[in-house]
Amino acid sequence: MDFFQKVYQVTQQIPEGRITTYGTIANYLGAPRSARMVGWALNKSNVRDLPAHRVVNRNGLLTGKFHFDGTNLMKELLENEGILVVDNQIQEMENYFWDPAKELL
DNA sequence: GGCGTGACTTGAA
DNA sequence: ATTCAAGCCACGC
Repeated sequence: MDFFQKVYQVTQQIPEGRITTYGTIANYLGAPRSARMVGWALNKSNVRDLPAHRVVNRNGLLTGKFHFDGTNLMKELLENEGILVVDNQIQEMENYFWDPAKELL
């Protein structure tokens, strides 16, 4: 299984109304210091069905918002799932956090 | 094949 | 607590 493929699967398996971080995914894939690769992989996969809007950085900030649409599309998608987003940042992300190592098994 | 860049993270000043 | 700098790996030029 390639690193990218894993990222794709994990991202696709993120439950609705939940979010995760690049570092968490990277760590789950065995590359705790390669969080950038995760984001980069998503960049090449944004043309797929990957709900990349559910993946944010460690601070819960929607860093990839500009790569999504350049507008508030990402924010709306998250809000549409019941996640409160303010200023491109997820509020109480701890409450929405989704850990693949715990939830996905 | 080398250099620079990137949807990040973490450690140190 | 906040800000700066370095590390990470793959892709593009």
